[in-house]
Amino acid sequence: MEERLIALFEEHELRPTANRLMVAKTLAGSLFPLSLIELEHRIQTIDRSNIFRALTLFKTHHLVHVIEDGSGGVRYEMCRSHSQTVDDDEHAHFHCERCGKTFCLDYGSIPAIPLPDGFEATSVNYLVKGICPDCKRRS
Amino acid sequence: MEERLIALFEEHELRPTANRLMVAKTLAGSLFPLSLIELEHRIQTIDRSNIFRALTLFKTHHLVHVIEDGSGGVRYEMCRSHSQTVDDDEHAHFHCERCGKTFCLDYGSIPAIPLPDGFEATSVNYLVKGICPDCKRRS
DNA sequence: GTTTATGCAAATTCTTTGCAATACT
DNA sequence: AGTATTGCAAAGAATTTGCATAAAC
Repeated sequence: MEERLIALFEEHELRPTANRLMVAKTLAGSLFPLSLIELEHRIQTIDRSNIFRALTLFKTHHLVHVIEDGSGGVRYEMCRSHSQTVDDDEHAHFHCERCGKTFCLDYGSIPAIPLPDGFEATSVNYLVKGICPDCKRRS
Repeated sequence: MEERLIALFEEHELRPTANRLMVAKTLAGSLFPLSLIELEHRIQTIDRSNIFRALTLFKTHHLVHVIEDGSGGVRYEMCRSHSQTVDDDEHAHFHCERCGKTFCLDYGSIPAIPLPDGFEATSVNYLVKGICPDCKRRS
């Protein structure tokens, strides 16, 4: 994992500092996108502002992309493609309105919709909100 | 407009107070979804907390729905259908990363994607991020 | 030695709640 | 009278910045 990340950093022209690698590793190791605060909890050794700055950097270098969790917050997720200019690998997400968890819906890519003339897309968010199986069972 | 809104309120079992009507009218009159702060600017006479409470109420009564603007904030938009249980009229939006404007993409409804077993959807957000025609021209 | 990254603290931004006063039924 | 609504003020939550120190090149 470590070497792969370092290669990824070089590919995107970022310095692979220990902190950045830690943030990237945590993000890459998660099954669902994480918020800044969740990252802070998982990485007790790095300051919030620094995680934030790493994420901002990753974002501009298209190493991570941002998804909305449906409640005004943002979550971060490693990009799967290696593009340096756009986030072209996005998939849909499901946000449970009861427990707040966010799931990846990995079943193919997001269906495209036609854009009016002049609009230029760099990324797409597709978020379904509702109730997840666990919460439904419990209710 | 006023009468139509009052009828809408009755349909959704909300009391048509002056403030609520004002909030609804402002939302209905906008060409794009508004954030709480934008609403506050447009309605100088009503307190922020009150606009917020009206929106919260509207949300639970499916009179408005929430969309993400791609930067961690939320925007509110009048529902077009008259359902009292779900937001079934959603359309896609475009958020310009340069000027921050959010546009409605009115060209048909959002393509559905299949959900895994057990997931139950109540609403869908489809947000395209990128550069709008105005900003592209200027650059 | 100059540039880049980091940690801490604090500022900012935006959302949400408590509570007393007011309006409605 | 009793319930629902409102405005003000303040609490909360989360993001973002300033700045001094430390590390990397």
